[in-house]
Amino acid sequence: MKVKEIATASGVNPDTVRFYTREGLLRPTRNPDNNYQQYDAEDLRRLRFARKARQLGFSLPEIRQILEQADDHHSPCPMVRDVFQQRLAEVEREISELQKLRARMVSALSTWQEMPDGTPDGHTICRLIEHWDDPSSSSCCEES
Amino acid sequence: MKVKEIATASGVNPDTVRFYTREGLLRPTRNPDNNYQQYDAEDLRRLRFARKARQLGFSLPEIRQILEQADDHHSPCPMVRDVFQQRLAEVEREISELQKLRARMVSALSTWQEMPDGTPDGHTICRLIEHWDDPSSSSCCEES
DNA sequence: TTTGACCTGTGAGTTGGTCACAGGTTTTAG
DNA sequence: CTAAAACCTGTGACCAACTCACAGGTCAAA
Repeated sequence: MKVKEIATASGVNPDTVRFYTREGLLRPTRNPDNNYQQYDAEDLRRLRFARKARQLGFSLPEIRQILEQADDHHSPCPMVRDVFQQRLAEVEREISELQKLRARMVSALSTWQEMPDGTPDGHTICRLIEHWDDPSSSSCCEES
Repeated sequence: MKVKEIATASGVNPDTVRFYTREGLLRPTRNPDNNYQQYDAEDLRRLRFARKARQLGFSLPEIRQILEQADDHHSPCPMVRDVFQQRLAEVEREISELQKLRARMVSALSTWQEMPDGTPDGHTICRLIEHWDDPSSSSCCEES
């Protein structure tokens, strides 16, 4: 398979295939006639795997590590489970952050209904944002 | 105020102050004696404003635009309300995407409980991820 | 006076691709 | 048979919003 073919087969941009190849996630051979990259079914599996793993939030270095473990005939799955658990925790943290943000935005919007627009007067730029209550600047969640 | 002072006063990295200055969000004067940047109370307001706006998801170009409108003695607030509404919609979309992802991850984890780890055998790299059900690759949400 | 903290501008690194460019190859159509 | 279109190659720039490193200049306290 040539670049465009494997790209189409996995639904990615050909440049992404080249990028992953540069990054060592795919290891095509070369056609000695024309120096073209030659991908096989194994590369296609690796590429599809990589794309799925990306959707799950794995980073490229993590994916490379998994693929290398698979190359060494170690089972990468326990590691996958570990990183996956961590990702799940992260996703849940992101959700809760966004929900907090959303709540603040909604409450700000309703507060703003009662506020005049106010042309900047040298002391304020825009009351709407200056009166935004910023929880992260108050003394709550310091980490050591 | 010098760079470190305004940075400390607003709780940001001095390099961020320099960066915002390069980007035109802050307009300090120069001390002719030593060529140091001199920030005033207005710059501090702008910087605090910019940081709050960043937390709300405004981009630097958007923030610059707001600040420029304020400079021109137009009230930037109606614009802020507009962009803010858009951001709120985006945040809500992000939340729902992440919640979908979370649901899939949780269900994957429970499915994986019943799956063997399986050393890679040339046909699969890691069943855990290869058997991940990818909704975006199935024929559902094509856009024209 | 020397040391350390600060200042300056410039440039590179981060992440995960995407795009542009110049030149070589292969396929397709006329 | 030939010309054009489509593809290949490597290299390098670009996106956001910083952050860090570096070399050299300035300034305050001991």
